[in-house]
Amino acid sequence: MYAVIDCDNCYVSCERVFRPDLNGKPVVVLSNNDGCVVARSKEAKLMGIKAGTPYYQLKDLFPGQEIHCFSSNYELYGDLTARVMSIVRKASPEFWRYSIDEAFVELKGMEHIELKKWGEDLHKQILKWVGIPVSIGIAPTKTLAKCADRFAKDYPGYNHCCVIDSEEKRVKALKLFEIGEVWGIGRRFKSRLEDYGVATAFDFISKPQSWVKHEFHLPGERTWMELNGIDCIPMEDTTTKKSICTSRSFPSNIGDIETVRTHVSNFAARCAEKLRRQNTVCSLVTVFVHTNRFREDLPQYGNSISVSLLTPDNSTQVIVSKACEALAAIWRPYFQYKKAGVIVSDIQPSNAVQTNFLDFDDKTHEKLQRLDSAIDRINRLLGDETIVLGAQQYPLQKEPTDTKNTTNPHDEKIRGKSMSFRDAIKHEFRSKNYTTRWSDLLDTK
DNA sequence: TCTGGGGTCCTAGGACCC
DNA sequence: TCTGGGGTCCTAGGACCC
Repeated sequence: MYAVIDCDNCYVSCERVFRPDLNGKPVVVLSNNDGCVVARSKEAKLMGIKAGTPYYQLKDLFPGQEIHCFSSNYELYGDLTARVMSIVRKASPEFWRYSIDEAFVELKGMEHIELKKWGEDLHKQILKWVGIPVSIGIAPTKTLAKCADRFAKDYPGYNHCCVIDSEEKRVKALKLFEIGEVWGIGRRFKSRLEDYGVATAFDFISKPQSWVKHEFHLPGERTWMELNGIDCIPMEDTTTKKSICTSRSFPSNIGDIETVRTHVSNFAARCAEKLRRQNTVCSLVTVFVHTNRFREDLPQYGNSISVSLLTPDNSTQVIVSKACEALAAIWRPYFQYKKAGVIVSDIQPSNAVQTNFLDFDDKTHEKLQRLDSAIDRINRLLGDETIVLGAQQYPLQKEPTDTKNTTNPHDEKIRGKSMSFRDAIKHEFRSKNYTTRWSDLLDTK
């Protein structure tokens, strides 16, 4: 048997840990730049707020209604969910973290335990220790466990934990389950299945396996088997990523290459850090840019390019300079750019690097490694971006109070403050990082 | 004015080999 | 008229997930 454990309305629940006054009220969390709704409380869902609604439309769509909005605060969500996961990991022998808010566990050697009670106790413990409500679904396959999890969420009668452990329960559950809600059935598959008259998960499992294989290939067939109780999705170790991407939309359009290059340098630096954190190197660096697709009145352009490294690397300096080269190659002037990103791929463990003798300089390489690890240590200790490359620095911003009596422009520059990458995107309603930043913890409010 | 970010897997088709 | 057969590897694009 497997259990899936996932946090209810994860980001909203994290915000409510420090704002208990918002329990029972409509709360949403916004994407980067306060762009659109990415998480909704139960009350917000009941009001009819759809996921993905642009923030600026909320006032018009729900006039006069009180909606509590938060900018996304991934530092907070990362920390709180890590606490949830560490409890789940200890509660069961085999653990697979599937996403920020979700984990599978294999209930091996727990046949003698009453699983329903195990789940209910786990929910209680997590709520008490961390303050985040979770739902738990238990079944013989992961796809069925996801179905059970949905029932646990939707019907309070299950007391946060639903178990499918008999043929009768399986059939009953699948007859009630819309096909589009099944894990592994997305928009496209759903609409094609509906064309064939398949409306529920039960309709789907009633179709012949060969037909499913023919129409929906391997992924569809796997889902069909899982719903039929045949376990075929492995517990995977997803701790080492095969590709790493850092990308952002900009708060406004950008027309000059210098500003985009500063952003791209920050994306690249973030990718290099993530590579080092998982002890890997990459040998392909991809950069993409595009204009604002919603502005049909403006000329559109988008492109991407990949640059290979002769010797796989994770040095910030190397990745940043490659990314800047790539950007220069796809940059076209006179466009208004809205988004860019860096992807590193062809990832392998850093201890297995094949060096290229044409390219490789032992001494420089070792120096860069030592520099990076020193910077990583400092940034981990004193906060992200305590030390960055010059290429990552945004133009200095004058501090109004400092400039009053200044006559020397050079002085102004020294006193000016450079914006950080963290602040380069809009986040008007961001909560504090009480669990990860001393300065926020000491905030008296 | 304002519209997110980060992943995985699978398949078809092209390039190349003998 | 009529243009082989079989294999591997790589990549882009499409589907899915959160």
